[in-house]
Amino acid sequence: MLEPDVVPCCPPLTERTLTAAEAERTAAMFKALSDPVRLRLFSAVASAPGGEACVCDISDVGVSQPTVSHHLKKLKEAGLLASERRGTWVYYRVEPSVLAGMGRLLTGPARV
Amino acid sequence: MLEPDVVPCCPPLTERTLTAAEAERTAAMFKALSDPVRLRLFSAVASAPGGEACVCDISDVGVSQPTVSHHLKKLKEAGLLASERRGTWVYYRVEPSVLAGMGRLLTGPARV
DNA sequence: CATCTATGTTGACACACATCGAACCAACGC
DNA sequence: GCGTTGGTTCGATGTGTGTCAACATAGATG
Repeated sequence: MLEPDVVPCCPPLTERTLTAAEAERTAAMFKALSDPVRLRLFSAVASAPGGEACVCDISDVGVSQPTVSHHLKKLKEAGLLASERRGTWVYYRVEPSVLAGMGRLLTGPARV
Repeated sequence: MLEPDVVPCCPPLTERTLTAAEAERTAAMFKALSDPVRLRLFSAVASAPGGEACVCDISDVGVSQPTVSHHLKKLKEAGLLASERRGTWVYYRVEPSVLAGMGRLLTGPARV
């Protein structure tokens, strides 16, 4: 059976025409991943062991460090990442349920 | 004149850090869906019977008709939609493989 | 405790791109 | 011809991106 509590936002795109409000929320999530730098940062965090990574480990994406910080902030505002300071370093980790929800938007109900 | 590849673009975001080229291609697809109007248009086409819809059936999204045309063009350029003229009307339909590919990016290997 | 250094974040600004609509154009059916 | 459907061009406005500088926090060092 499917887990019904991991549906944060909207029905699959193939189910029906989204309402304006649904489209707004869904577009905001896609927008967070619509930048190459953010995608690289996100995949770096998502693929890191333990699902979390220090900023110092992932900031080699071709832009300056403040720019990295700006992009990480956008990913955090979109609810895709969470940050935590431990001592000198700041660690980011993914929010798995949001990722699953977005996947369901595209592929329809889970086919587990 | 350019025809977008339908081959699998990139590994899942959780597998490893994307390369710059992979991130560019992936970001372009997400960007196409990062606009509320485009999402509504896309979901309208994707949910239409037969997977295709006439522009006249889906152009009620709150913006002018030229704007609808603009957004449909972007979705087409991103490889998410294909268009075909049949007599008076132009029909749009989805590219299912691209949708599945994007879902795989988010959720990992397919669970079919 | 005071100070210095390393790590990240925030603010301000320039630059580029995206978005939108008015007007115009092309294809089709009558 | 004429009306309808949909696409294109163009310009104005808005939004995003990136860098520099300044600031905040944690740890080390004397």
